[in-house]
Amino acid sequence: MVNRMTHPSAPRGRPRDSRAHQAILTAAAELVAELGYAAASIGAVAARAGVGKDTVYRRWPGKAELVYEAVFTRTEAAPAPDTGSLTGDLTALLESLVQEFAAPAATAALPGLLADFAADPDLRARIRSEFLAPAKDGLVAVFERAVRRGEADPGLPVDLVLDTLAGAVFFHVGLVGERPGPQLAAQLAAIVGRGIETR
Amino acid sequence: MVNRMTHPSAPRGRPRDSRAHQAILTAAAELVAELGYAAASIGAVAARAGVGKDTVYRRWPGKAELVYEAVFTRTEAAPAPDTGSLTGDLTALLESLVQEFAAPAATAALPGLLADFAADPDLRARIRSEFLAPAKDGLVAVFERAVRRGEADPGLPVDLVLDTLAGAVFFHVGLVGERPGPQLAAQLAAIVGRGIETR
Amino acid sequence: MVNRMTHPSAPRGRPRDSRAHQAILTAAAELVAELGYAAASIGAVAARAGVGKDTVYRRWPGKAELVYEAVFTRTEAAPAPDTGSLTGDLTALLESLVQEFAAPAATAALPGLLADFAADPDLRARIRSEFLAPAKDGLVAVFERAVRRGEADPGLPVDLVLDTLAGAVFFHVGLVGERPGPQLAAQLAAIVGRGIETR
Amino acid sequence: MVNRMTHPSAPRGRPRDSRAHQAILTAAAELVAELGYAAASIGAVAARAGVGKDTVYRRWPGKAELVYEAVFTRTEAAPAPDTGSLTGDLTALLESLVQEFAAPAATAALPGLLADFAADPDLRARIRSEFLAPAKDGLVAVFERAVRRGEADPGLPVDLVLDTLAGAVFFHVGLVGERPGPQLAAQLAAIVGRGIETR
DNA sequence: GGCTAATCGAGACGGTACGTCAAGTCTTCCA
DNA sequence: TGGAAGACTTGACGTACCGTCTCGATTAGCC
Repeated sequence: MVNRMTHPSAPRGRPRDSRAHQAILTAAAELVAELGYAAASIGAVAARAGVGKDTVYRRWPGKAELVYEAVFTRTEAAPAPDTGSLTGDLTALLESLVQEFAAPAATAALPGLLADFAADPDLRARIRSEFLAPAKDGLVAVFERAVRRGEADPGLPVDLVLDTLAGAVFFHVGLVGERPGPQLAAQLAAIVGRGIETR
Repeated sequence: MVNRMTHPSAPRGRPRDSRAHQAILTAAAELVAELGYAAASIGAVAARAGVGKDTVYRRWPGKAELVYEAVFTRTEAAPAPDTGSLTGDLTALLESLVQEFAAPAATAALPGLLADFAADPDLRARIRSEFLAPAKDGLVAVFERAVRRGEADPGLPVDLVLDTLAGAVFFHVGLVGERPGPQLAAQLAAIVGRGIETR
Repeated sequence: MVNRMTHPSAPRGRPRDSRAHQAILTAAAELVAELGYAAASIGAVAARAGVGKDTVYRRWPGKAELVYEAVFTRTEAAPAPDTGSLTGDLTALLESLVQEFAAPAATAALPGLLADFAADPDLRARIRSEFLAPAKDGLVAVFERAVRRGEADPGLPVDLVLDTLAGAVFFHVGLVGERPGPQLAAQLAAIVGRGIETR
Repeated sequence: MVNRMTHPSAPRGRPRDSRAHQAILTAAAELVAELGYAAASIGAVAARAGVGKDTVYRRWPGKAELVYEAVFTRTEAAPAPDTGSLTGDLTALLESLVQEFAAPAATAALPGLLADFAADPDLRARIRSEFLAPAKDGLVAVFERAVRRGEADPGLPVDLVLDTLAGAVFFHVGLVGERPGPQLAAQLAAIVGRGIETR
């Protein structure tokens, strides 16, 4: 009975081939890294994956969703380490953000990907709720610890700070193409950390 | 002789029609605002402007340059007002930045435009040197005044702060589609201003 | 023992469902009548019959064979009545031919069906041996009676006359879409009958 | 002034390239002859002609119209010779019909072409008015001469006779694939000629 | 006033990608 | 083993833009 509730429709017919799924994601990440987002066509992804176009369209509605999954959902969310200070926590958080955005496939994909997300109302709503969700969770945890330590006031505009961090990294790394130095995260964390701490 | 040197080739043949130039820019801004950047094709711009496609391609190499000029170079650079304090100056600077990015045509154009700029090496180099140049001039002036006042140290990473401000506004307004409240510029200025001021 | 010889492999496993067989034929005839031959896909036939595609392909090699069986092998061959004269016999034979070709499903199916038969070498060979076989049997009987009566000479080119009759009806009814008047069979029989009779 | 009347709309824009036109027709005829009607795709025709697909679709709405023009409108209509007798005239007319239908490209194209014409209401109407028009003109001329000679009665069902002749040749040559012997036209002319002549 | 030359609107050109559809095969679970 | 369901590869469909080109017709500066 419980199974019936949780699996209301038994999966009928031939199940989807998980090797095809994986091959498509790999091919998409490769092609985006090689050719850039705009030049990586769905047809080319399918061809490299050894798969028909329908097999791609059956799983993803368009290039944006496919590339998003291929490039950005493979790394696990960092556990938001507790370094003992607001600036230290922000540095750690920014370091993982920089690392994620600076990966070759990510740099190649980000601008076009964000443009496609912004152009579609459905996708646009998912930027905050999906794309930035892991970072937001981390940021909220960092804030809570800072408030407990007395370093920060409650009521901080979390979304605004998140957009600032993400926007800064995107512009600096993803858009202008600056290779991120090892001190980038610390610099940003210093500015924003001091900007939001109490006093 | 001097004229000959500076204008080595006298303009022969029929001169370009400035009304066509203007009609194209207007049509481009309208179409981007109505359909979005991706759906606004050069053919459609030419048709609405009552102009042949070649007349567009003769003046701009592609959609990115055309839309950039149509949407972003019509407002004059603000004169960077001196409000007497770093935070006040930053607020003023951010207010004009927010105003520029929040215009309907700009919101519609920005993500796709930045994606096209980022995808092309030549255009990518122009993001800082052209797109962000006016804002950078303003920011440099603000910094110099703050240093003179003793509010800030020389040697601030201007480019990084600039990317932070622009990135924050782009993510918050241009990408996520948040309607900017009247306090947005002040909030951001407070965070970044306090983050970079001396001590 | 004899049964075992004639059926050397006893049918093992689940026997084929004859209701599925019938449902497929009915669905095929309906869809061809509704949408035309080209637009009636095997997938749609299977879906309407409540059947998997494999169940169709297990019984028929392709759309042509399926539709042929669905549309043309349901009416029993007429017994070739003896009216006492060559023209009368031809009229009767043509009337059943016209009736068969003028049925809605037949009109819809014929051109595409013949095209598919003609395109495939195996099927092309079956046009005479199957498609036209009943009519040919009838025509041969009619000729034999006419020869016995002295109305016709032996050695008539049966195949050519058959192609003429079938081609005339196909062009007039199946292709041009002319609704066949009640005198059509008689008119054709008069022309061809007088054309082949002795003297 | 008169020119203005006869050419009310001056041809603007780049004129169509007649070499492309010709290359497409040649490629279409070749591919149909090589692969058959169904397997000759418009994309393949365009590729062989060294032309974009749009250049094909700009001139013809679909494969049927293109192939019809490529295969059947290249031979000039025969002048309907006056042999002095109804049967002789019919033989001449049928000889050119057989010759036209028996050409390799025509045999390959005919069944599929007629199916596509029959499937589309607009095209179906054009079978008589275009496809059969030259033959009909010839047949009418033959009939008029026969009536003047007293060999035939006025009021003959021209369309029915035409469908009979065309249908016979199509079935015998185009569909069944019979190689037409030299006596085919004479045999058919004998049957139909005697069938319709007075007395 | 003719000559030269670039620009104008229009639209055809060769390409490339799109997203959909059908064909015929294969793979799962269920009877 | 049969059957229903549906995923699979392949390949054609017809459309839309891309950026370039080719027309005839303007519209200037130059001799």
